[in-house]
Amino acid sequence: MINSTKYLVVIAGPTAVGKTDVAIQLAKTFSSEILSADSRQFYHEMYIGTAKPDQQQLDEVKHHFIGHLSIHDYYNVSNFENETLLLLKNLFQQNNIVFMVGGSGLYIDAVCRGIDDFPDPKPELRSYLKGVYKDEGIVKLQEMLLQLDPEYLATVDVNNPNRLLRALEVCHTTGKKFSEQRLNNSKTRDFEIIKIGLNLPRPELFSRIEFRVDQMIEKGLVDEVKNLLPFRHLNALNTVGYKEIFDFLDSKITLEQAITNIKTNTRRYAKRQLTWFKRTDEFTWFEPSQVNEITNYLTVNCK
RNA sequence: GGGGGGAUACCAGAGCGGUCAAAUGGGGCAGACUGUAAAUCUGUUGGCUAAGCCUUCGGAGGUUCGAAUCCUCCUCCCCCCA
Repeated sequence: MINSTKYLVVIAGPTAVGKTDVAIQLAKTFSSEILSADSRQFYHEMYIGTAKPDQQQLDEVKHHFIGHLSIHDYYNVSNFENETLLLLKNLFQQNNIVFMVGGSGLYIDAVCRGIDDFPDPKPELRSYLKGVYKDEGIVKLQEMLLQLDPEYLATVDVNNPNRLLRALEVCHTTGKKFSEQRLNNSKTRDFEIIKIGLNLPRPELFSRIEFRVDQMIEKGLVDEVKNLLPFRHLNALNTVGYKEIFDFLDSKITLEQAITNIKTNTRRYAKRQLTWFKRTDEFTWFEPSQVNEITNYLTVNCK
């Protein structure tokens, strides 16, 4: 056992497809634990709107990275990569197979192939750059980047403020061009990675999404969001299910409209997730009902 | 009963004689994405045997070289006065 190969089994897929249930069943079958790769389930203040596993589910299988952060914390993919690798090191002492479940593609990739190291930018720099963007617009950011890193500007999506902001941030904090430091090399890991994709026919997925949104409302999403109102400016709350309720609480729209908007935005999110995961052919796809098939697949592939 | 306004692509809504397969927004579909990523951004959206052709702007006629745009009638919707 000590020297046998270790496997990280990634279970990814669009939101509401049924990842949680599948993961729990698999983790029980293989007597293992689950670590979440869901960038919103990290925050303990957000519960209903992020469709976290409930207490009963958490009792069935040990979960990691569920509610381990506060919405006030600074956190990013790199932190996640490091924490996950550390945790995996421990988990692999006991288990040959560990499950990573989630829908945040970038976070999953960071664990599977790594992400370049950059120093964290100073908070003042970040807010300064955001101010520039707010006051002078995207063109100003493009001009600034043209000075600091024309090579990157030539390849980025120049209309995407987040990309430009990040590049400027890195240029400033490191004093070097972002494009020169962005190696984008795959790191080697000392464990094998098996990627399982979960999906359903579009109409089925969409009706699951709608059902789940209705359930969230019944469980008290509005109250949850109401309590978070003072912190609405925080990044963690720039999230489907929360921002629409903020609009309702602002009386900009009716509750009914807010619910409709959440459903629409969740569908779009699911589509973006699928676009991300289907980008590579590394995933083996199953429907969430095929737990037995997945179990067999893993049994065959994890020697 | 009288007066007025309106019907435009999946939805909303511009256009009011040629440059209109028809602005814009929403939605849909597709895509990008190495840093708070459930975020952010992009393309596309009548049909086809696709640099061309065909069928669209409530319906039926008409005027005109040419109509979503003008005229007539019809159908339906909204508002105001009685």
